[in-house]
Amino acid sequence: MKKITIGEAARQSGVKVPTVRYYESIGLLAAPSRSEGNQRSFEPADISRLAFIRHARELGFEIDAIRTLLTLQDDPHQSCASADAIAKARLVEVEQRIRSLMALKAELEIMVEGCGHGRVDQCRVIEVLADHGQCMHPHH
Amino acid sequence: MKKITIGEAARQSGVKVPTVRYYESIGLLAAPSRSEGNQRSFEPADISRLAFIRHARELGFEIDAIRTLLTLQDDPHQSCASADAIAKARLVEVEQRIRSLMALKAELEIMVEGCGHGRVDQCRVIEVLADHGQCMHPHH
DNA sequence: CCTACATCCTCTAGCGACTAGAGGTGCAAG
DNA sequence: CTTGCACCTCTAGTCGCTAGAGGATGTAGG
Repeated sequence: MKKITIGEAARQSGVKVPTVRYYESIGLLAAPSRSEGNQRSFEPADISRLAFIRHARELGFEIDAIRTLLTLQDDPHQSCASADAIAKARLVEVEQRIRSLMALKAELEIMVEGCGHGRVDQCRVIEVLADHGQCMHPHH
Repeated sequence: MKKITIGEAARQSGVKVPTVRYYESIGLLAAPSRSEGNQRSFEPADISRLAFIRHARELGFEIDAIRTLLTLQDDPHQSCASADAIAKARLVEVEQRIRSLMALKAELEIMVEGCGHGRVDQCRVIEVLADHGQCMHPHH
């Protein structure tokens, strides 16, 4: 059993060193054993767990949701209904966010296209910001 | 000249009362004059400014970008090149974010569709999270 | 004029999810 | 043995607000 340092764990999982310590501090990752000199010594399982967390974070899951997903992973005999519900909720969020960003994109495009590159008093960017009534889409 | 209270300013601009005070504290809004009893008394121009800020925030501009946009608005004889650049940068960001969210949506859909609603050890949600190699899209 | 009540004031602390930095210790190579 | 990197703990900062305490002011009704 070779010891995995925090740096090594970070490299292999793609989670930064301070973030690994942070995850430990909030109880997302069990505190690993320590070397003689008080340095953390991780197991391969910890690296998988970190990679799991990282992937879930990249998908935009909140720490609390990840906490739930991890307890599910820890006990594979449970029903996966909660995992399913969490993922579905996230999907709805993402779809909502995409729709809102599309509307936003449209508005930004109007602003940018309308800019005559002259002085501010003819600039559509400033004008549209100042007067919401000029928006095409009632997205907000 | 009737006095506009902070509550009235908030109502008219759509910015919440504590947020108005916050904007004043960070210098985004000039400190208004005060009544005898030390209460803020806003001008109509302040309300336009607040509405401008609100709209820009809704479009996802950061406070620092808004600060720049506001100085441009304050001096309409400047070139609008910076406003244009800020809006364009924001547009690029938004487009990038949309692309990444679309990839993410696809991945979440695979997870959710693959869930057989059985036990966790057969659940695609947990499985995909644990193994990034199963992602279809190399978006992250 | 008095009372009730909404609204205002300042100040501090908290949110999420880290990130940065200070000040110190451990460890492997040259 | 010394250099230099990686590690340790701890605190404080980031962003853009938001919540709450504890008190002052303004207004409408009786």
